[in-house]
Amino acid sequence: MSNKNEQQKRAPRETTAARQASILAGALRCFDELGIDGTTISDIQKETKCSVGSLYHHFGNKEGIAEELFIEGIQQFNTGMIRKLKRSTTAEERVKSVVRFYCDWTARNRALARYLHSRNIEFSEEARARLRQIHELYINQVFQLFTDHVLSGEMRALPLDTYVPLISGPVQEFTRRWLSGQSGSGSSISREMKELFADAAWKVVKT
Amino acid sequence: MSNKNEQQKRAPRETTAARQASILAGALRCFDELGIDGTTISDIQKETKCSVGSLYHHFGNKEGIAEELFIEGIQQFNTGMIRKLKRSTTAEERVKSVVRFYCDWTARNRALARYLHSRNIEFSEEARARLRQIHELYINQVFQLFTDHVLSGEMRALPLDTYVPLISGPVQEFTRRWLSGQSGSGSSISREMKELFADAAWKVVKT
DNA sequence: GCTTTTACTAGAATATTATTCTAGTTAAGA
DNA sequence: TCTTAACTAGAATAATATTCTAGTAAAAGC
Repeated sequence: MSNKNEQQKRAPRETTAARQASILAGALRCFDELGIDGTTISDIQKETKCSVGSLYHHFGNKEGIAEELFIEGIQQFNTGMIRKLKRSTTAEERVKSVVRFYCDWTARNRALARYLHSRNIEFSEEARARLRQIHELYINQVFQLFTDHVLSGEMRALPLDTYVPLISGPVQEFTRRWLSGQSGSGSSISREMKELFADAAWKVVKT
Repeated sequence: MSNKNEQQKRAPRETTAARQASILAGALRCFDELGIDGTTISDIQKETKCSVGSLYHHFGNKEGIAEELFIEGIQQFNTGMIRKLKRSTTAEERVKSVVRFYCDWTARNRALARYLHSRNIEFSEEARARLRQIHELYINQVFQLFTDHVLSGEMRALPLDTYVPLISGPVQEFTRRWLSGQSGSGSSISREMKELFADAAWKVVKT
């Protein structure tokens, strides 16, 4: 096995992670203000004080920026959700926590939430593979928290691919509409609304 | 009031509506195969045997094509839904009809459904105004069918902006995932699934 | 500490794509 | 029948994304 073309890998510099994060933050500001299709590489450059060369060095192309931002957002959401769910113990509290966290996170991260809502598919095969893996991992963690409640009979046993739509579907659609009505950072979602959707979710999956 | 710059308006030719429809159909095929961001004007030209001049004459720009396709799709969906809902009479049947129609329409119009799911905001102010008006009209028609059931106590009285998320949110999220798993035109959504979501919707809004 | 190498920055050059412009054809409507 | 606006066509241009070349600077090995 000839080992030509060998090129030592080297760790990225200390400052790199922070720089990439700041580029993603700038890109998000652009997406939020100018729309995703509306923002150009040049817009992102101005917003982040970054050269084209650097942008392409870090992310490959424009789509790479969008993908990375999406993945980071999903991971931030997932991590928060898992942490939140682990704090409650009963089936009812856990189901309701899903809904409440969804509302709170959305209100606290509007631009990012808007971005996650607006983009879907359309990513490169590589990015979709990463997303699939992240999603699988997340779903496993969440389901692990709920299986006991299903086995004990507190929650209905349903096809696995229906729990997420049944529990999160309504809040998701509600927040989507809420976000597109809002532009700035006005009020948050009222307690009554949160509880309405939390109750509805529980009503559907409880036995 | 000086009336310069006057230019007689004239009705479009008979063939125009059909031509525009065929362009939209071709654009949809492109969007479905190449992705929305992935399709170029040149792709649409090849698919529709249309010159750039004609494309821009009919739709103004690329975004105009996307907007028109979106609006046509929404209207087709809304018309079908209203027609379907008028065929049932009881509160339960009507609520369940919403869910069933959602599934059936999605399975029958996959490419269009995928497109409607993937795009959101990002449209011109003019297109958003048109969409708002269409949506308002639709919501009024739907609510007119349901108010009696609320007044008679068969259905819960809830904030107006929660009915759509509560009833359609779950199927919507389910079909969105279903569509992104599917690419061609395989099987349809099983009767059991449809009924599961129909029952869930009814359970949430019934008194 | 010195050297080498690779991560990183920068922006000019190029390629790709969207849009506009100019010149016709064709059919509505007077 | 004539005029004119709707429509078609594609070349010319503008906007934008991406690549290329030339550096600078900090890891990692000596």
